[in-house]
Amino acid sequence: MSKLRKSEINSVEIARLAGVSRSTVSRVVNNYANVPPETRAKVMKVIEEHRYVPNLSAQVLAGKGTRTIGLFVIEAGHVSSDMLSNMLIASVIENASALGYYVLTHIIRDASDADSARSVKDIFYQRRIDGGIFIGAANEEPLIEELIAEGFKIGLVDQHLPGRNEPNRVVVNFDNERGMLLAVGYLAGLGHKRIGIVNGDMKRLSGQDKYDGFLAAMKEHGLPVEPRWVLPAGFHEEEGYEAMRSFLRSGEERPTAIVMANDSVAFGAIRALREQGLSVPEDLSVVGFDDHALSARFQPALTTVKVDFDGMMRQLTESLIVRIEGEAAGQAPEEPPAGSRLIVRDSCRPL
Amino acid sequence: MSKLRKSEINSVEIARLAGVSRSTVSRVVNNYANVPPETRAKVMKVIEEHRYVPNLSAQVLAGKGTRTIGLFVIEAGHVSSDMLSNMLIASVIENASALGYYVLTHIIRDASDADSARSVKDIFYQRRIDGGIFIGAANEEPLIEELIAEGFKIGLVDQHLPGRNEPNRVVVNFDNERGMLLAVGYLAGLGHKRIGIVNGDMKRLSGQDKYDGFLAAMKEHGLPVEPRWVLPAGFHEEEGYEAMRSFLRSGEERPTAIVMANDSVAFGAIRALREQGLSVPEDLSVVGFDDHALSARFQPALTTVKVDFDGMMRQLTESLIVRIEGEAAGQAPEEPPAGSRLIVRDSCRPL
DNA sequence: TTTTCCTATGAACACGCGTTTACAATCTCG
DNA sequence: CGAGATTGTAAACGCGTGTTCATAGGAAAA
Repeated sequence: MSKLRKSEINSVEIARLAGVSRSTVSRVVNNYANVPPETRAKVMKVIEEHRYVPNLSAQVLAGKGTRTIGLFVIEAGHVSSDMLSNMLIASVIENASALGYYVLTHIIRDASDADSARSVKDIFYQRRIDGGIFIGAANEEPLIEELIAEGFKIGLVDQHLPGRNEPNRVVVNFDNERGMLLAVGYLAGLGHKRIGIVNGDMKRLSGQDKYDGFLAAMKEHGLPVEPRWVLPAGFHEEEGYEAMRSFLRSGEERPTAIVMANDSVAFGAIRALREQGLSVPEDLSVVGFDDHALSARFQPALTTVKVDFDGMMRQLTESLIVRIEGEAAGQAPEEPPAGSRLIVRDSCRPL
Repeated sequence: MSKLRKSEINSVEIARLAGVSRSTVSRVVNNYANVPPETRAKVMKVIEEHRYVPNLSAQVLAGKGTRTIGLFVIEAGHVSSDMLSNMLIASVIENASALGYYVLTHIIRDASDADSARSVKDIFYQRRIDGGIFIGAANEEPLIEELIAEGFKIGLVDQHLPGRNEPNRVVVNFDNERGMLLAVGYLAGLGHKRIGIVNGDMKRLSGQDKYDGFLAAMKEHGLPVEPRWVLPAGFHEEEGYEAMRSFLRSGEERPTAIVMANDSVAFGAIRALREQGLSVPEDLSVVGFDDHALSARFQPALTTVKVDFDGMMRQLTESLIVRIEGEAAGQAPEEPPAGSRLIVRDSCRPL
């Protein structure tokens, strides 16, 4: 049935054609030292001629790794509309590819759902992937903790660093504090003193970090933090809209500038402002976060903190693969990616 | 080294614990008929208890498929910034997952590059994937033709249907003609008679199809096609910008409305218009194509033809998997996805 | 020359599962 | 009650590769 594929050349065949044993072919393929140059050349010639590639399944069965990492994208609702995670996916795939690894991507709606958890574990056990990267996972997600405990190498973003030394966990985070410092510093430089923040999801590390960064930055610039200008929201556009809307309805005095948990939230918040007849930056200066693909074309073009997502995912992917290959587990102190810089556009005005 | 993984339970162990032979375990796992209910129950109990999952590599080696499809994204330049292909990727992954298949994604810069071609072939031969889907491939790409000739099942988008009957090739296209009919029909309904088009890449089927659809639609509405209003461009924003810019510089008389090869091109063209002090829709009505993620938030919000990309990729993925599983190869006449509909926003005005 | 040691290579086994074949137990019908 | 048909189970083989182990041969050392 499926046997009508091409001649299916294997190492036995190569050995026969080269007039050596299969062991020797294996030694050549895997670059062993103790095979004399002429023998190696002879075997290589046959291999090239017949375009022989070892069967991965057989290699895995014989104890080699799969050279495959799983990429698990947890998307609550939002049917793959999230542009950011799409960017992260592409980044992981490209960086892994550069290191000779392939990526098996899996999209999950809810990591705590039993079926989803089962399907993730099946990928680890059934397909024997060498490691996994999770995007959008909650902190201390039980599924992930289990996997780590069971000996799998896991890469995580937006997570607290574990206190204990865990060779199976690789964590990389954005430098959110520094980003916030850039945003607040810029506004302060424009003369703003009354600065608010629309917060992200505080259950996520990035939400917490940004808020902490905001507080630190305000302190550094000697500005007071007004609790009424700290608006709880989340990371989605609708949450930004709702947060701003209810703030405006409260009749509370407005700040002159506001920093946002991310650009999506900024879009929502600006929409709410517009509905109340307010305009950006005339009535309120706004700084976003992430440099979303839309931000440059948004009206007004959004001034925002550009985060080096690609660099971060590269570091995560590379660190994970280093761990997988077991070279010097735990060295290289995981230097934080520098990355963040401010992109000035049209959503702020000097005071 | 890597042997410090969990107990590594296999079918031998299950057989021992259940007090049956390994063959019986296999028969239970694969749902064979000739195993009595009590034996099945007994074995299943042990399987559940020990969370046994068959090792895929061993299954593959024993002749089963990998239940994996390769997804090859060809991105000329544009470092994964293409939101459309990101959407398509997610769609393939989700639909394949629903059918029990996993997706190995690979990003290529240039399919005709020897190294890239080699890496693609390696994925097919080394990893024994059951089939592949190519996004962004040129028509009659040699690499793809080779793969099909070598017996692999390939799914394609935006390609001419082959005249001959090819069981290994699955092609799904958008109904671009119908989309153009919607766009032109809408403009005609608004009273426009002087309608132009900014063309896409005519080397791609979708470029050709859209132009053909435009011609047919104009004819259907009894409107003349002015060659000077047929602007050659491509599918990228910059090409739209350049096309519109050079048209405006030519001093040629303007149409009152123009349809675009896609939304990205529309963004570019509108930017060129704005630079010349022209505004949309006051000076020119514009209809886009694709309903790009940006279009709703663009200024002006873009009236566009929304294509059912997700439905299309679902059909492609499902058809490919049906082919892989060999059920009735070549039946089901590949009905074109209905999909296309017009999203009316603010970029057109009645004449 | 003899002994020792290394090098090159092939034979054999392990990996985990599907499948085929063979055999035993039960059942069916004459 | 016995011969054939059916069913449940076990043993054995093959899939393609990595790896260990044994050995033949030759070179270096004595």
